[in-house]
Amino acid sequence: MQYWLIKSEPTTFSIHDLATAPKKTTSWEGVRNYQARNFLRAMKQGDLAIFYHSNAAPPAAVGIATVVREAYPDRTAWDPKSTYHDPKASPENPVWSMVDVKLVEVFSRELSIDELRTVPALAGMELLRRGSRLSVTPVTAAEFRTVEKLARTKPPAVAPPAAKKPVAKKRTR
DNA sequence: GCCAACGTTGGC
DNA sequence: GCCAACGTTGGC
Repeated sequence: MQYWLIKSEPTTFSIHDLATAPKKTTSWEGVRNYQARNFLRAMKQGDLAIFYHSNAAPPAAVGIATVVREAYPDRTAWDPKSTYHDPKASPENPVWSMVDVKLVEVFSRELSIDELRTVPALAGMELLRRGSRLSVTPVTAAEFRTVEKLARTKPPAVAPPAAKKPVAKKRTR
């Protein structure tokens, strides 16, 4: 069993879209980065993935999905009308792959990237690395469990609104 | 909307 | 095969 993190911009495809999709399942098309594609190809049925909203306010981990179909050709690549069109691709040479994922759980609360950054156990996550842009990344079992657990706990106490220090007015008398 | 970080492209 | 130019991602 392997664990992953998959990113999607919620304006393109959100976890709510997945929740309302037929069979709560979608094909994960549009990945156009070789490293990310290779991770897609390494996915096995039953693997679990953290669903992450990128380019959101705030960017956040929002749920869990599972792989229900292993990698197969991403046909949007040779569809000239698709926003994911890639002239290099054809049915004979698909170039790009996708998997099907099914919703497992929508977290009862979002775990913002800011919150994730505060968790020591997640310090090594690819997502949190400076300049990290990969839309599909492996996650360790420990990281996965940490995120799951975090989603089931109460949000961290909000730092008290930086108590506006009354400007220590010198009392002149 | 800015821009740092990174991947890709293409001239040489 | 180097590397500058360019495009994209995604946090902020």
